[in-house]
Amino acid sequence: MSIEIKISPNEGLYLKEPQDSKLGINIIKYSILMIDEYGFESFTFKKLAKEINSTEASIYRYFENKHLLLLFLVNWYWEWVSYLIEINTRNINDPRNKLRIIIHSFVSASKDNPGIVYVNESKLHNIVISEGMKAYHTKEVDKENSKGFFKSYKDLARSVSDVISEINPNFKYPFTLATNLFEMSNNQIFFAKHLPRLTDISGDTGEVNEVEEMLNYFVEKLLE
Amino acid sequence: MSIEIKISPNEGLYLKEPQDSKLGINIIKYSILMIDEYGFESFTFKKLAKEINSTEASIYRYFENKHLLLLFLVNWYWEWVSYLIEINTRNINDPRNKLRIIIHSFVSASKDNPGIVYVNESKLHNIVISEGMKAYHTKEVDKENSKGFFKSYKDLARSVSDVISEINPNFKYPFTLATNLFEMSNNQIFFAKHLPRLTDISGDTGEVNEVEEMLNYFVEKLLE
DNA sequence: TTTTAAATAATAGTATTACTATCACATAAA
DNA sequence: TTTATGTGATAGTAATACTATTATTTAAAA
Repeated sequence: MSIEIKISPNEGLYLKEPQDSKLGINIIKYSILMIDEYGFESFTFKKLAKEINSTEASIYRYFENKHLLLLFLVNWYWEWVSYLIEINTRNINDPRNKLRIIIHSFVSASKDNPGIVYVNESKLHNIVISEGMKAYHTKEVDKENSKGFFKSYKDLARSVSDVISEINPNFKYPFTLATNLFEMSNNQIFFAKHLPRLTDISGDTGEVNEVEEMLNYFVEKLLE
Repeated sequence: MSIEIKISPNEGLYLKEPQDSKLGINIIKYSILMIDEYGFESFTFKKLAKEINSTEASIYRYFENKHLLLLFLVNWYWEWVSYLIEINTRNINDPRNKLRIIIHSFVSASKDNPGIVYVNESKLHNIVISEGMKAYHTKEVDKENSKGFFKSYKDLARSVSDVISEINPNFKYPFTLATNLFEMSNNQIFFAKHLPRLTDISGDTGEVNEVEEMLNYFVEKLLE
């Protein structure tokens, strides 16, 4: 017996649910591998089609364009992190403890989790670090936001901000701190890998542990 | 009499110094206006050429491609912020005071500064907020970093981190805090404008002042 | 088991993007 | 006044980002 989890981002992101067919699952699986390997700009539906022995036109039946595919993947990641946070903090009452677990959940998410067969969570995390912000830094952000394409991230931010407010109800910036934990974590991991002069994270001991420690330190200082 | 400032990003970013000719200056001026208005992805050299009554081929004599043009603009911005910080903190000795001025300098940079005629600093700031991270979130970041294309940002981060270390020599993350001040500022301004559920910045009183206050609050808490 | 519907593959085609190359002309420095 | 140098005009190419059409396979319904 195995328990199946299905993570379902907003329906408007795709033309046809990719997680329900062989081809759709291949699109998800190999787009993650290819975006991670070659980067988002040089990733194309044509190359993906070739990789999975399909055609461009077939992929276009699932996703309108590669931007929406990226947004789908990033949403999938946010949903997955939300799921991890939920199960990891279940039955934990102390909010400080909760926030520590939250931080561990998203920083180490890719390291110590089984997950879903067709999603390489570790590579998806790399994509979120390297390309994630491109999912919302576009001229269409307002239109897409009104369609609910960022709901997953907003829900996640809200649940983290609730914990922050529980720790210190007088703290004026719970949402900012919540989103900044995510953005800062991704940024500093990226810097440690590519622009080390911009960070104190060395990457030697495994940047992930260092980042986790750092985020906990920041949180402690800010909420004391 | 007027004093002329010339801001000069790394030479490798362009094929021919754009600030030395009419056409080059037009490229800078109108690329800022057009990227701000239409966004980076739908900005092309062809459209720019049309706008300034020149040709694609002529623009390519200045910049290899639009990515390097963006990197040039972002570098220009960093150099400009560095310059502002330098003149604004001159003769200030107290490092806490210095850091406040630094924060004011880059958050309000575009608001209260004369600057250089062919650069609309306010719109350039918008570009840095909306598109800036695309300048380094690419697969070529390591190669470009080795050519010194990010030196301006690194120097800026170093000078801010020095002030942070002066305030509290025991603080373990001066570089991380320095870069996070920039990234967080840009991010939260972007969120306030487009994804308000992700931030506590309202944008009502002018998000810039709110952000400045918030950054000062964070710094105070973290360095006390 | 056959009919029918749905999904995919194969192929072709278009507009735009991201360039490169060549040549002619204007302008300005030697 | 020669000679660079910069710019414009024009053309062309390969790749990208799609759309459309038809044929074929696969799966569900009768």
